[in-house]
Amino acid sequence: MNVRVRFAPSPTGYLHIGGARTALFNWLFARHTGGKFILRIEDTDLARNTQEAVEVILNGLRWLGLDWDEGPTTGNADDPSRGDAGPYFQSRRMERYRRRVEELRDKGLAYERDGTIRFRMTREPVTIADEVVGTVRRELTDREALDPDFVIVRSDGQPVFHLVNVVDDLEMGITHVIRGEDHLSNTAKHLELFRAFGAPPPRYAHIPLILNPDGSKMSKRDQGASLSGYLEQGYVPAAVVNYLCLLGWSPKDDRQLLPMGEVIERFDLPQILRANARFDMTKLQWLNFEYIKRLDPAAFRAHALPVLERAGIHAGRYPVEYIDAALATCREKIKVFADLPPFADFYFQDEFGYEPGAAGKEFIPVNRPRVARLREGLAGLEPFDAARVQELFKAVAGELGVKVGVLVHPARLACTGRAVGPSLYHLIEVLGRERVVARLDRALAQGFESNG
RNA sequence: GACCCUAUCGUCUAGUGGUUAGGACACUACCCUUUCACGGUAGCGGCCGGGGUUCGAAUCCCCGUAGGGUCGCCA
Repeated sequence: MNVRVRFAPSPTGYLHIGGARTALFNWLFARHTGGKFILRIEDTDLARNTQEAVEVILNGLRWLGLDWDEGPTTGNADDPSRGDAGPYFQSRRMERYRRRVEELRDKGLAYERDGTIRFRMTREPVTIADEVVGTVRRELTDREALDPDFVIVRSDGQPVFHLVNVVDDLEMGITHVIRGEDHLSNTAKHLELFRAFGAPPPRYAHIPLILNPDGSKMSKRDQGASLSGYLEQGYVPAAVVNYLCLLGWSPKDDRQLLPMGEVIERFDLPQILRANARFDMTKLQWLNFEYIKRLDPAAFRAHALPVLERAGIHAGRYPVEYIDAALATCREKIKVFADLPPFADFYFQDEFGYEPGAAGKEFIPVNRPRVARLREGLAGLEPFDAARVQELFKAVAGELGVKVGVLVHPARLACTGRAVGPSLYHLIEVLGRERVVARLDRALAQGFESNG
């Protein structure tokens, strides 16, 4: 069988993390089976549908690395698309829906009522053979028992989700529908629609939902719900994908970091878990950290620069060698790139204030001669590297009869304006003698000054 | 209200009749240490409850309970 799966989002202006995982599982199944992954835009509700909203979806999928074999190439429905089962925008398929509704009416399976067209739904329980959940016998609810028929064309002439979804899956030759479990109950309707068209239905696979940490439904406003948030905070897309793989699926061994190639090789529908999973931002951050550690300098820089720029730090103006040396000292300090600015800002700007609390604690009279002594030592240090800087600090500490930490704290504050940051010795090497001495001088002149 | 799905540490999970119930994140303690981190070592912590079936249930069945989903002229 030539597998054809699809991801069919509605362009609401954002891509939900759960939607992203649905897309991922579809993509994995397509790649695993050598089938096709199709992207279809369900834009039947014209009111909230813009080209920009579609772009958000496309960009999200591209960012995750989920390439589609058929579907739109841009957010504009009029631009050429890829694949010959199109159009891939439902707003461009209205004539097909109209013909299908005609077909149902001719067969006596649809009729008009209250200005709408309704499908004559079965009164019997429907059995759903689900690849993930197993066999489900779905009976009518009390309301459905009163009136089982459902609207397929609104009074304004627009076709409704259940109809268009089925028509498209049918006409696009979709073989497996992998979607959120919130559609499981709807599947009875879809199965009956396929029967009405005299077509064999696709296989269904309903995957569990992603819930908030407290177990409630994750909706638009919830923390971590929007994929664009991860993009903005500088997550490594591979880490996000890896995390999503771990929600509702398992490689069965105890590994957490999964090479995509292996996931594709091992992924299959029956092994998908049936229970909903709660979203754990902390574990995602840990995974992201693992991926950050493995980034080569150029990739690390590529992630860092936009985040710094957004924070008002124009690091791009500096030589690449300097940027990389600076970023190297921050590497194991951050879990997400959004954490980077306070660790790296002082590398790229000379005018900075001192953390108030730390200044009051470190820029005290007794520390003044100590900093002055360090300043003299650093001014003459040769070669000016981290190892020699460390030796100097230890020597001065011994000479003054204090612990190294006593020198480190005020020196760090003077050089960076902050109480925490990268390794002091390494940051001093990267900054270079000239700027370090200048910063110590400034602290001596201004920092201690303001503290009496 | 009805219908459907689900149920192993706080979280993500391994486990498909016999295991000291394993791993990861988080948490705690200690070590390392120039801050914050990283890293290392150790530890805490779980089979929702009740009935069955069985020589033996986390594993199979039933009933509860809890959580989630659906029942729309949204998708």
